[in-house]
Amino acid sequence: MSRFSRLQRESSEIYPGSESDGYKSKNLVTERNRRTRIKTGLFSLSARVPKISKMDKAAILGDAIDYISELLKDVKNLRDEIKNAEEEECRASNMELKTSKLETCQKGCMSSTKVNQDPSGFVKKERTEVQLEVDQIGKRHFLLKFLCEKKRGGFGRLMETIHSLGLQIHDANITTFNGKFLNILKIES
Amino acid sequence: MSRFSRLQRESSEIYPGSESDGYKSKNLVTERNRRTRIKTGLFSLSARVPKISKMDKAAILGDAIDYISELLKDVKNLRDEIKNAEEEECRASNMELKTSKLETCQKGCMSSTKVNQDPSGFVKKERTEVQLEVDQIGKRHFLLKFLCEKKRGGFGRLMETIHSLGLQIHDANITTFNGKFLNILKIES
DNA sequence: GCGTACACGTGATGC
DNA sequence: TGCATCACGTGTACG
Repeated sequence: MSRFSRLQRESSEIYPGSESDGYKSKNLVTERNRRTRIKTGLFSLSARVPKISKMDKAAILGDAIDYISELLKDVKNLRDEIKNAEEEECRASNMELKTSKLETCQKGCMSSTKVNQDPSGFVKKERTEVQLEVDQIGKRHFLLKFLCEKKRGGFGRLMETIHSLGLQIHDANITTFNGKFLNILKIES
Repeated sequence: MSRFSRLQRESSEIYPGSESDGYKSKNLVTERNRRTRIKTGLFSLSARVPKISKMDKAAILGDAIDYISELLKDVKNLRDEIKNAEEEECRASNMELKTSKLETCQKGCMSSTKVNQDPSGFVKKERTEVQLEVDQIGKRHFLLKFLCEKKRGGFGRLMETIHSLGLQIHDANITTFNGKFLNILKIES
């Protein structure tokens, strides 16, 4: 009996839903839709994957997995790159400053008989606070960091003093801020 | 005829492979393997996707697609970030140097009556080649690039000269190489 | 019971 | 011809 009915259906229901309408057609159409959804999703997924070995379902999935792994690796590499760059930059900018703090010492800033050219004409010989640090960076090379009040001509006199001591300036970096005067010099004895 | 044979098969082959062994069993097993592969791939794919809405096949595919889009967006953002950082850094480092080339001019390097302290005691007053460039970078601010032969005390005298002209040095960058002497100064009139 | 998702076996198709 | 893949309809289990 079931054989017959089945045979019937197979022969008469080439397109389902003609005779016994709500029999299995509901499941049939939903299943069709489901398959369509899966198919569409798989196709859409393969469209986003650049490297496609084959158009198989399994191959698409494998390629998608590989692609995701590759993307994750890229993200990781880029993150590392940014991190390294930032670290390097930070290290470079702090290289001289973070090694050690400038020591504070009291020292007469005036090393010669020259006097300050004050607008009032008043001669000042005041003692000035100076921060100084010397690091030896080679057999005959030193790094000198020097922070003092900004004074006209003071820099030239510093140079003269250094030269008079038989020292030679290789590189110099001078900047002024807040009326201060910061030198970082590489000198050779 | 086909109907009959089909009926035959359907009734006798409840478990495939009992009677006509290699009939469809090959296709059956390969199909099983294929389904297993697809299933495994889909499962493996879902394992790599962090955001899972449902465990549906279609949902897995959709989530995977979204995840790939998200990863691509991340990669793009990171690339842009790196690119911007590099551009900024490059611009900052080339800001002063790329404006124009140093002009070459002939000029007496000695600006005062002081003489060179030669080991032989011989007084030299030779003319030296000097490359000089001045750029105005503000209303009262200038950028001075200065390249000359290295001479002891020359730098101090340059400072004195600048000061004597009523100019004020804000920042200075000095380096020596090949017996040359390169200054880049930011000065204010 | 109803809707949904799945696995299954099978016919069809392409190489 | 085999071999691999696919779509299809169906049975079935779960909520």
